[in-house]
Amino acid sequence: MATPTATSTAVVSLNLESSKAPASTATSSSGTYHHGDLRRVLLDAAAKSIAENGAAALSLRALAATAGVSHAAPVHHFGDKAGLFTAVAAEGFTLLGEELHSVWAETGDFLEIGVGYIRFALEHRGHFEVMFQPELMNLADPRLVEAKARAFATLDEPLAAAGPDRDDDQAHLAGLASWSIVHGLATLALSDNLSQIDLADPEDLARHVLMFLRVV
Amino acid sequence: MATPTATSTAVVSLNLESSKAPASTATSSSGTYHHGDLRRVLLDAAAKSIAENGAAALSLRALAATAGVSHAAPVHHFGDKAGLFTAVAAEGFTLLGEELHSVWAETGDFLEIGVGYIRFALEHRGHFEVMFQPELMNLADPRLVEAKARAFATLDEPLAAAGPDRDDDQAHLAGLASWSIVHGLATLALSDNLSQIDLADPEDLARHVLMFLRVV
DNA sequence: GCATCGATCTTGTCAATGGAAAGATTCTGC
DNA sequence: GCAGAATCTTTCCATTGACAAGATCGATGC
Repeated sequence: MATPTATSTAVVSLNLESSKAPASTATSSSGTYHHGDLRRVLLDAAAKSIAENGAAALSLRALAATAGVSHAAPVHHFGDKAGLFTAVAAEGFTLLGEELHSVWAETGDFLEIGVGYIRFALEHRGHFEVMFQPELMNLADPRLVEAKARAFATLDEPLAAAGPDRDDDQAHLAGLASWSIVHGLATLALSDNLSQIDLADPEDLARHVLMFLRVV
Repeated sequence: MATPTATSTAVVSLNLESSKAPASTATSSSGTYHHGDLRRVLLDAAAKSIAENGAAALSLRALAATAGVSHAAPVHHFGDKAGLFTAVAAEGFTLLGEELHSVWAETGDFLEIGVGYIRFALEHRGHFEVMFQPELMNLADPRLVEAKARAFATLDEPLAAAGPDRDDDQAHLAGLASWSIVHGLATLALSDNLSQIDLADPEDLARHVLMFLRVV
């Protein structure tokens, strides 16, 4: 569990939905106990719910109901609500790190990493929303800390490549400025503050905005 | 109520705290009904609570208790929890607009407006946190819409002054880039992501970061 | 003075929620 | 097969947001 292949999406579908064809070829060998991969199902359902209704509206009991388990089942996997948010955030940082890493490997373009950051926020809205609300989670959780650290480490090489002749302080500030502008644009987009702007192609908008950075 | 002097801070202190000196010179002519300015007291207490524990942890009942009123009292002023958040957000946009307006009047420096934005976020953390979480509030509330519009209108003149020879599209993008970088830096600071950086003087850090914008 | 009306606040109640405790069921290693 | 661990259920409790109905206060008009 310390090194899960976090990219695996939910293969196991819900146990319910057999209500229409009860005694069919349903391979569900068991009706109740041992869901299969409840943790993954709950994580996916949580991310989806948060993306649609916000983190504040998330109900553990409703989540359990959609997964077809009792309301106390999630507790076993995540401890409490903060534990669930922590797991969502940790998965989010892992996914973000992988996304940015592959963008750098494919393009070698520092600006495209910023575009990838914004694309991630829009495509994984549920994860992103939780990742930056520290009050919701347990910041000391080692899995979260490690996922976060690895995601940030991904940016070391691109940052150095973008400004080879900068001293440490300037490199630090350049990185912070880059992070700020992409994070701000993503946050504003997710908080309904860009509704007046054409969001038909968010990535193109991101490229135009990033042109105002002196870093790239 | 449509045009309140939103800068007035709570003068009326809590009704409780007379527990230590019961029959003293307490000028509270009434023990119970008609608190004085309950709406203002609740707004201040809400902003303080949100700043300390986050919006998700806010409890209407606990809020009422700190104000020394019954658990149903806040309902009369705000309708429901979303109504309270909406009022906090509206007040936040008003305060932010006033802050940025006075900065522009005093300095005439576009960069200092960005610094003021970040200062506001740090000093009014409770307000700021709610202002950009649309799921928490009633976005259609007319008082919120107006406060938001007025705050944004404050930036028209500074933006035009910063880039007099830009066409509409470029001016729009420049404004969005500026907003993004200051909003991102503020959000990152509030989400415990700048802990490794010296935050002794956040405004100075903001100025250094903003130097990476081509706009100013 | 004083009755009335609206604004403000209280009390009582309910369903939903998060969490804890204790037990039932299934899987795994030996 | 068997013992122990992992997983999930049932039961229970305190807290919360919201609603309804009533009590109290303040201002207004007469």
